[in-house]
Amino acid sequence: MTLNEGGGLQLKELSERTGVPPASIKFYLREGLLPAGQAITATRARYSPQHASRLELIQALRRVVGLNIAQIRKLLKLADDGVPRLELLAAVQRTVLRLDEVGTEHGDIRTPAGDAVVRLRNWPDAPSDARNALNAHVALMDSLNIPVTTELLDAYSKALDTIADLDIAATTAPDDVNRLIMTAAVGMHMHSQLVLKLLAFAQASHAIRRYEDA
Amino acid sequence: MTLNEGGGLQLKELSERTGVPPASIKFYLREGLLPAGQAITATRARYSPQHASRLELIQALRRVVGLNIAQIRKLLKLADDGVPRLELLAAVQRTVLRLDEVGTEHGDIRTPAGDAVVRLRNWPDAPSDARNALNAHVALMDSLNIPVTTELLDAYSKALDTIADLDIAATTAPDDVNRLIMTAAVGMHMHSQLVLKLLAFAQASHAIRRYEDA
DNA sequence: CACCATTGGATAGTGGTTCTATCCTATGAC
DNA sequence: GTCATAGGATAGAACCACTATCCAATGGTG
Repeated sequence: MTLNEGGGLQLKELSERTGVPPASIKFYLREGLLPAGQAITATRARYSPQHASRLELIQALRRVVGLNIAQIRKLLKLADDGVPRLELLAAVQRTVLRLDEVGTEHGDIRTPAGDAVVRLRNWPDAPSDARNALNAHVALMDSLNIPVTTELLDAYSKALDTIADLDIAATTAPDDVNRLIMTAAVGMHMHSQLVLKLLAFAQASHAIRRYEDA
Repeated sequence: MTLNEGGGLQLKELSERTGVPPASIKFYLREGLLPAGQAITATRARYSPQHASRLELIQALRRVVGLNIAQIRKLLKLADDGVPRLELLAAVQRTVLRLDEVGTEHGDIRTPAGDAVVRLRNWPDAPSDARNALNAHVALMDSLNIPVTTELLDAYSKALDTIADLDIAATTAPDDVNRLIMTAAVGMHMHSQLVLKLLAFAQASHAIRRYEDA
């Protein structure tokens, strides 16, 4: 077999190993999610193990995290452009936690909740996507007549401060970019869902208590 | 105008007041989200203010909370069947917080995280959707090799305990069923999103600190 | 009494998303 | 020489939430 010189995979083999149908691989190729294989001849192409791990990343981002094609493309482009890790992780956070899906088009944000939280928690006073998202979200809640008091922000942020500390401490960063994104994205998604489920559980438990007492 | 005897609205008027196109109203009628109007004659129908508030509820559930038609239909059916409020609110929580969207089909759940949390927080030891969802989610994280230690659960649940207490205390329940669901669903959604945004902000802040210190 | 608007019901079409399938030609492998 | 495969193009499927069109019946209006 001259084909597999150098350990390269053909499209069909790539498909078999990852369980992704050839037609889907071609689709990802077309959409620019998966870089073209090395055209070894005009009708043969060779895919590297990086292609396999990229494909697994795409699958995880689609099936587990639930991102759409456009979001995945943006993230992968950043990775391929070799942006600094911190920037890459910020983009992963923004995408995975849907930080840019708020109606930020409300013009100026009149609810500087971020400022309040920064003071309350003594966090560094730096701009961030998360801070903007928070401001926009609080503004949205205001417009829906759902009050967000400073006391609420204090209690929430105090609680989440301890969680975030744990999260960041537990973070390990793999060297391979595909794995880095995979770990970060899946981890963030899973942890945020865990928080939501625990919150639901907590609320349900408190509701039961109130109901029993009454 | 004999039509508006009794203050009823015609479909077109209903449309004009709520801003929902007539074709969409017909669609909701077909899908069983909106009960049929009172057929005052064979070709005239009259819609009550309840129809308007129901329509507004549907809009909020779709546009703000992001539920799909099937989910909305289930919720409204419960309301129309007159199930007890606590049960209704549990269903709202399950739907809004996507408690049933985990792969609970994994057979038996081998990670009784709920038990641990119940002990740690001294919560009532009662079954709930939230508890099941938590168990399923922790099992999923286990299967993805994302460790969920008791220490993590302790810190998370402790933090969320205080938040849930605030949330439940702040809850007011309107009498009108449509408004009840609207308030509960929008409130839960907004608060959960607030938690997520604050968590993201907290993580970003901690990351900055670490980065600066290093 | 003629006509216009409106109703419920049926049916079909739209636009977006993510694939999945088919067809094609070129060409390397055996 | 025959077969499998590559890339490219194109089309179709399935799902979702509408949106539009057509229809016959009929009430209200002038």
